[in-house]
Amino acid sequence: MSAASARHRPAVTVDLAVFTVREGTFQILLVERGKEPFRGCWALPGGHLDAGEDLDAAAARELVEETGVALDCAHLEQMRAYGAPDRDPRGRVVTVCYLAFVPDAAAPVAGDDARSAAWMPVAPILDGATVLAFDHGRIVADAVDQARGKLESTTLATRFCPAEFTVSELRGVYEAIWGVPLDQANFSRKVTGTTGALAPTGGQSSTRHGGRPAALYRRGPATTLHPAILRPAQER
Amino acid sequence: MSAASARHRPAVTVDLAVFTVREGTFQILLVERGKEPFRGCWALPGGHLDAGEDLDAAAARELVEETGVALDCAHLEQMRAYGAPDRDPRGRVVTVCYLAFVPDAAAPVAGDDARSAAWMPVAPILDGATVLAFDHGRIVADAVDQARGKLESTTLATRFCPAEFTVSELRGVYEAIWGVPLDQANFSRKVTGTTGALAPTGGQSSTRHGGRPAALYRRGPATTLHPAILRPAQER
DNA sequence: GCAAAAGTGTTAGAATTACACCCATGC
DNA sequence: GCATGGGTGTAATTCTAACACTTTTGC
Repeated sequence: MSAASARHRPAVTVDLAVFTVREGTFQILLVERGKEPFRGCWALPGGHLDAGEDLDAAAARELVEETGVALDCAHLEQMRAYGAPDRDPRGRVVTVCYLAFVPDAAAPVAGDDARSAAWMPVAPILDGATVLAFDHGRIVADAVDQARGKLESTTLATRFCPAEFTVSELRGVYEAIWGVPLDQANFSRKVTGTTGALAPTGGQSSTRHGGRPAALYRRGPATTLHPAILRPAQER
Repeated sequence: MSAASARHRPAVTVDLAVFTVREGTFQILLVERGKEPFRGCWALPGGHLDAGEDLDAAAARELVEETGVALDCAHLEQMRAYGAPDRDPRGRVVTVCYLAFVPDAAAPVAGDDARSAAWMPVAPILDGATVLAFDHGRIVADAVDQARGKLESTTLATRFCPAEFTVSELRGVYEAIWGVPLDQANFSRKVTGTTGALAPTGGQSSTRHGGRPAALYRRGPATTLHPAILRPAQER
């Protein structure tokens, strides 16, 4: 690890895969590129590392800039770095990609350089119907994979819910992200039975078109889920 | 994601956390630094990214240089990037850290810049008895954590074994890495019962000081373990 | 009342755990 | 023979999955 020799210096950027669940579908925040290359294409939000700024800090800054969500409502973690030499036609760029989970409330804001931003369902990106700029299609596929896996063993699905939510809303998050139906009764028992996962508020949900009102919960202190919720059958 | 503007260019390095199991203990490959800063301290092997080289390729190159193992015997995967602004006193360095699992056979080779290399048990690093250069102590802790978790749901433990091995040898790998004893009978049934995990060679192990000879196996095609082998009790 | 959604009961099957016991070898 | 380690048997317990049933609401 010899260090600051200037012989080869890629640019370093931080990109964000910001996910939410809206209208029952798993969606990701994308920005429309305002300049070449890939002008007019959709891409992941991101930007350069500032001098003296930690990677995590840069990701947090970008997240707030792009979504306006408060950091304590969201989950942010590093996923992995991408550094293929030809991934950016302008030159060598190594990007460190972060995964963010935010509640539906987050409104995307147009970037400072006049790009537009929008929530887009992940499905057409995964199946190739929507093509993203750079290697971002591949990055999104990796990020979706990682996000799906995280739901099994962590309580991070609650990050997609508002401050108070019902067990059914939480189950809806799992179903949207995994794309499979889950048994309501078993799901409910599992999440309410895991100590520290959910904290009952005592309140009841207002029922819309009939049906028994559901109990309301907040996120609990636990971050891991024991035992895990395994998604049925299909491979990783 | 505006790219090749030269405004702030950290150096990018690739570091390796190369693990093996030797003499019943979980060990990591370290190099002794030959120059300042941290001269004489132990550090992770690694180096700069070459021009036009992918991150994965750089990691693979370093692995072969440092251990001499053939790539197809080893497992190599990216772990995460570290980029705290003060992590290297010489200037801004972002490092992408890789995890490698190699069989005991791998002999560390002294680096080209006259550093010595050695296998060291991870325990004294985790408990703080051995202090590493830079933030490498923290990186090793993260890498050990990740490695321990990987054993639960993947067949990667076989990467620490020679080409042919017994179930007991494989169990020894788990016990060394997790630091807990496992039930021999149940472990054996689980790994031999998972289709595709192990392929019997038909051969038998030579028995050293008595005892029934054990069947020999090779790595099978499967990479994931279903159901997983959960380590007992203690938290992640 | 009736539909809809929440929550509880129940049961068969699978997995996990902790052992007891037999087998094959070196000495 | 006897110690040593490999492999199989088995029973208690827990987890999972599927589905029936009861409760509480809006209309």
